[in-house]
Amino acid sequence: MTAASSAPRRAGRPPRSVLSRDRITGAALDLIAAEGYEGLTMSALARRLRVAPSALYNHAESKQEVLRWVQDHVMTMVDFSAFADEPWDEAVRQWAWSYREVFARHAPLIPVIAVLPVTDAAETLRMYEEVAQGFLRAGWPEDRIVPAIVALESFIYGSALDVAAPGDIFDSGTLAHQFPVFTSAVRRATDSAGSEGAADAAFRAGLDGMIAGLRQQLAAYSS
Amino acid sequence: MTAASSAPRRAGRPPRSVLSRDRITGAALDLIAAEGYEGLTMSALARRLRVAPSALYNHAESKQEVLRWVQDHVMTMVDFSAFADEPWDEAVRQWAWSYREVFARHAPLIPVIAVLPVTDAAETLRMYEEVAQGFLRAGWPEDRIVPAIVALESFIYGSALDVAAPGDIFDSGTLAHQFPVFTSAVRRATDSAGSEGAADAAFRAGLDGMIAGLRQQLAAYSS
DNA sequence: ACCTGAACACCGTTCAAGT
DNA sequence: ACCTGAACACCGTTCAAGT
Repeated sequence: MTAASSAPRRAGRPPRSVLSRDRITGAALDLIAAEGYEGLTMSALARRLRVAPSALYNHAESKQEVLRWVQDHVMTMVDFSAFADEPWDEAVRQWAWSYREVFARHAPLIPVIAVLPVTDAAETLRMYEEVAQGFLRAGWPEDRIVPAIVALESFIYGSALDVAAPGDIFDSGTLAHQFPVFTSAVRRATDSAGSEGAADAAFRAGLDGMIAGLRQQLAAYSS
Repeated sequence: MTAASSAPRRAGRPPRSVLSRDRITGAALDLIAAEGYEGLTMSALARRLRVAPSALYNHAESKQEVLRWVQDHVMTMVDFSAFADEPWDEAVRQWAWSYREVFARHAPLIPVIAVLPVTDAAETLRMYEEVAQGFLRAGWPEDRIVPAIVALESFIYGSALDVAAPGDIFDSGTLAHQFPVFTSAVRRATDSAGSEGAADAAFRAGLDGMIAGLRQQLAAYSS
């Protein structure tokens, strides 16, 4: 906002590069925090960085690449510290709740992650390394670790999308009388969810179920 | 393609309405089958229906609404017939595999579904009704049915996104030596997956785990 | 009520020109 | 190498005019 910084830059290579992967990623995260993902356009991103939109393409190949950078940073917000000192069940539980909470606030990244090779996503790899070590120490056979992690992640991503669902998503409206069993089950679930939201209740049920089921598989491998 | 149908229509209300929810939905599904979801634009949809793009807005409020119609139709492709005559475990397993297979081919619908109220989605409700009846017959307490279904669906949706992942998604590239445990686990998983793809192996592990875990919860409720 | 055709406000991306 | 500024090919959506 000083006179110097508000003076527009002329065309031509600046004396020192004004952009970088880190600056772009940081500005994107600020923008997302302020305006949400629908506000994350290349124009808005450029405006925040005080450059022309086309300048971004000297550093990123595409908007998709910017989203990959954002994804890798968001992964650092996931707390996987419990794998260092908690038993396997509890570590998975704490990690999964944190993971879901973070990506519920970054739901538009989920379809991006699914197709995203992890190559060069250093922070993401750092998390996987720690989690894989936790599984190994708990006695998991090496070849069963990745399928188990992927299964948990699939559940976490699906559940993160579910957090965004409106509270009345299962309101069957005028068709209610045609679907009596389901309609009644929805009402009972809503009533008994209490202060815990419906999405939280479903996540708890599914996560506890999956952890119990995976533990059972682990016991079978060990015998 | 006849002379009559290729003569362009003049402006003004046609003698009989040429569009409807069903015709638009059908054309959208044809278009998706032929060109994929990136080919599904309002322009391309209108072209296939031989109308101007703006004509679509006399029937649908937005592209989102067209996607909701498509979603409800796609749901009819999910096979939930096993709930009629198979035991609960087996019915859930067959339903889940079919559900994942269908939405793996319609992955772009998944973020749509998550936020989609089920009101007026008659086919979707029909499936939920049948599934809820199956849970009830298996002895599930009424208030636990919806959380269990939502948990399974979350896992299914996440897994459907995972099907689209490239085979080398976990290739850690030049960073491999920094993450030895994970890198080794990825190799072992790939080697032992065999003819079954990595996504299928993860889905099988997670689904079997979740079914076992949910069955355990059911047993606890009954006692 | 339900179509056409023109127009609008965006979007991501490309590229020549400049230093 | 890395910026600006103009341009391109799209996108979903609106709206007046027509029957």
